[in-house]
Formats: sequence, C-alpha cells, structure tokens
Amino acid sequence: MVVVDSSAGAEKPASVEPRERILSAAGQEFAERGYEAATVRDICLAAGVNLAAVNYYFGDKQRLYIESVKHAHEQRAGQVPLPEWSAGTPPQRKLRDFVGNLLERMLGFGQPPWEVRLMMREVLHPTDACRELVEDYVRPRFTLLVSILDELVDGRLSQTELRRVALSIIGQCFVYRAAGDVVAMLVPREELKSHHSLTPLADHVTGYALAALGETRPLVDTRQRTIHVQEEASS
Amino acid sequence: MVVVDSSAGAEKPASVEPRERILSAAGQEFAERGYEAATVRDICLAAGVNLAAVNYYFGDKQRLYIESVKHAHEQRAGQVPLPEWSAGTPPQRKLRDFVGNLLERMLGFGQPPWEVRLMMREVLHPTDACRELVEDYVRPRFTLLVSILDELVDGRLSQTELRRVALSIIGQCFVYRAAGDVVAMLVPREELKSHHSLTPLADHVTGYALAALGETRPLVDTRQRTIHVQEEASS
DNA sequence: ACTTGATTCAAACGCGCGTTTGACACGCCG
DNA sequence: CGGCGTGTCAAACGCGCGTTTGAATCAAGT
Repeated sequence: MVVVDSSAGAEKPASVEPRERILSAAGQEFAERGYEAATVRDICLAAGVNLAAVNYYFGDKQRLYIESVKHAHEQRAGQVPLPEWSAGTPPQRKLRDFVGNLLERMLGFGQPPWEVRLMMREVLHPTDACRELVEDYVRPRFTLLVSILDELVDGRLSQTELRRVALSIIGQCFVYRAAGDVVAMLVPREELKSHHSLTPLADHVTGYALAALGETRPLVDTRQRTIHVQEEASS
Repeated sequence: MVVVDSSAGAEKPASVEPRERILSAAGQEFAERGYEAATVRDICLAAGVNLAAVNYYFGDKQRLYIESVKHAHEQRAGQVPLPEWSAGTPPQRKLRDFVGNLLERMLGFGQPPWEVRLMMREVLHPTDACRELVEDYVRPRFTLLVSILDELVDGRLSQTELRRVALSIIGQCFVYRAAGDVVAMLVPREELKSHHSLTPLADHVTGYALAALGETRPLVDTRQRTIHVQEEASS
C-alpha cells in the first residue's frame, strides 16, 4: 500500500482542513492558468487531496471557482489595511496613503499575490462572481477615493468630475498590474526598479493628481518655460 | 449527396480565400472566448470550412492562434490612422489628437473591435505572440507619445519622467478598455454616456495632463481656494 | 484522356478532461 | 458489538477536444 505521507507530496501541511487546502490550491491554479486551462486534477494534486474531493466539497468545478474567488477576496481583505487617519489629517496625506496602499495591494511588492491575480481576472473578464466582488471590494474603495478628492478640492468639483479624476488615478495604478509585462518591455530594465517600484510610483501618481488639481506646483516649473504660441487654448 | 451551398451556412461570403475566412473567424472566437475555451470546431463552423482545414493551412491550433493575432494586428494597423500634423502644429493639439486616437482605437466607439479585444488579451496574458506585437505595434506609439510630451515640456523633464507621464496617460485610457465592465458598475448609467464617452474622455485625459504639466490652469480654480496647511510639500 | 498536385470532405482516433461510482476506513452513539 | 454518517480513495465513465486519415473532388499540365 502506498501511504501518502507528508514526506511524499509535501505540498500542504496536513493540519489544515482539506476544504481550505483545496480553496487555496484552486485559487493559485485559477489565477495562474485561468478557468479553462486549470484542471481539477492539478488542483487536487497540489492540495494533496483525492480527485473526488472537489465534487464532495463543492459539487463541481464552476462552484469551486466561485468559492475560490470569494475566498481570495476575503483573505486579501484582511491584509494591507488602510491606515487609520486622525481627524486632522490633511487630504494630501490621505491621497498619498490611499495611492500607496492601492499599489501595494495590486502589485504586492514582496510576494506575488495570487489572490490579486485571481480577482484581476474577474475584473478583466467578468463572470458571475464579478458583481459581488465589485460591490463588496471595489466600490467601497472607490467611494473612499472620491471622498478624499472631494475633501481635497473642497467641493469645487462635481461628483461627476471627481469620479473621473478617481478613475484616472486608479487607471494609472491599474496599468502596472494588468499590463505589467508590456510596461516592462517599454521601460529600460534599471529604470523599472528605480522609478516604477512602489514608492516612486505612488509619489508620481499622487503628485500628478495634486498638480493637475492645483494643490501643488506643476511637474515642470512654469517660471522657466519659454513663450509658446498659444493657439486656441481651449475654453 | 448533400451539397454545401451558400444558403445553408451563410456565415461568410465564399468569394474570399478560405485561409482568410479562418483567420477572421478564429480571431473573433479567440477574442471572445480566449484560447482554451475557443474550439477549432466552432471556428471552422463560423468560417464555413471543413474541420481539417485548420490543420491543412496552419498545422495546429497554436499556430492558428499566433497567425490570427498577427492578422488582427495588421488589419487594425490600417484603420484609425493618426492625423498628419503640419510642421507648426502645437504639441497641445498633438497630444489631444493622440489621446483621442488612442481611445478610438481602444474603445472603438461605433463598432466592437474584436481585433483590439484579441490584442488586449495578449497584453493582459502574454504568450509568444506578445513580444512581436509590442515591438511592431505598441512601442512606436509609445515613443511617439513620449516625443510629443518632450516637445510639450520643451526638454524640462528627463526621458525617465516623460515615460512615467506617458504611462499615466495610457493607463487612464487603458482602464476603460480593460476594466470597462467594472467602470460601468461604478459610474451611474447616464453619466457613462455623457462623461465617459470618447470626446469628453479625451478632453479630460488631455486636460489632466496639461494641467499637471503646468501648460494650462489646474482643473480647479486655485484663485478661489481656501488656505490649507501645507504639510511636508515633498522635495 | 491520363496524370499530377492542391484542396475539401466525412469519419474516426486517442487523449485528457470533469464527473461519478462504489467500496473502504474511521469515530461516535446505542 | 453493530449500525451509521462522514470523509477518503482508486478506478472508471462519457464526452468533447485537437488532430489524423484516406478517399473524393477539381483544375491545370502534358
């Protein structure tokens, strides 16, 4: 009899519940290969459980997928929490913290966050699990960002304009996660680490927004700019 | 004998070459369902050719995929060309044109561009066809944007900073294509059409950049702003 | 008319997938 | 002990996939 011991597979500690191990392994497989390409066999192998366990615990592959998305979302929600701001915290600081936090969640410097990769797949190619994910996870963040911007501009922009600015900020972070491989092809290698890692990126996105909103000086010093022909300077 | 006539399938005009019809059908299937989920059978059905035609013309599914990505790229390259700028065109105008063109290519208002959806899949989850796509299609555009920005700021920003600004601009457009469904969930319906369609979006992204770079006034009028505590105004 | 090569076709092959099965091992209450 | 529900297991089922086959069809070339 071949006894499946901890020395053979050594994939997961046998101490945690099988259901948990399946969810974790499934999340990683789905995140890495996508729904179609990931196989129940590989998932069970990685989780160190029998092939039939998926059917036993989740019914079928589809329901396992949905559960693993939710599981990843709940796991991730506890990590990288936003800082608690005291009452007098200036909105500039809040914005910088928010952007830094957003980038850290998305890019997860330090360790590759498969939970985020999985959720990103849902964002890019929504399935049934998407709406739930947006309402529970994305919208609260989005609303918070809008409120920070509202405080920043002191009510001088409409909610519509604020939402557009918020999407601009999110988009700047988003592109590094979703199209990171292409970005890496477009930017010189040494520049990637020095100018496109978490801190400089957060500073850039925040500074770009503050400058656009008139809360700081423009990125280029306008005092030393040469005179240009100001052809149709828009309205 | 069952004669396969044009009245039965009626999928594609029999006039064009089978190879072309397969590439077109494959591109749409791959764009819609992804590589794994798309089936050779469905592609051949849509193209109105026999199942074995894929093997005959392309060898196997993988090579068909790569060829269809290239084909989509070449098809799309001819559409929506950039305007020809005369020598004296101000860089602000060039930037606005570039952004509008980028958005039109990506979002393709008017008709859903499956070619773009297919290329987007490559950007998001790169395969072998990706590097070629970036070098031929993405990098020239990126370089052009950087040069426009360079002209705009008149050499007062380094290439590194220019690339970062360029990625900010691209990111703002990119998020609407890649995460359009989520954006639609976050923004009220009526606002989507009025403030997130091509022209207002292009104006917003361009204005945001020009304001951040100090080429126009900030989005909010700083003359009427209240005095804020200017805590650590960065370096 | 016969040959040749290119193309199309219906049919099948083999494999890997998701899923199901039925037996087996264990812990718990009577 | 004997029944019972829970969890585990190896093995198989059936299906749809990508791929292959070998014959049929057709248009030129000689």
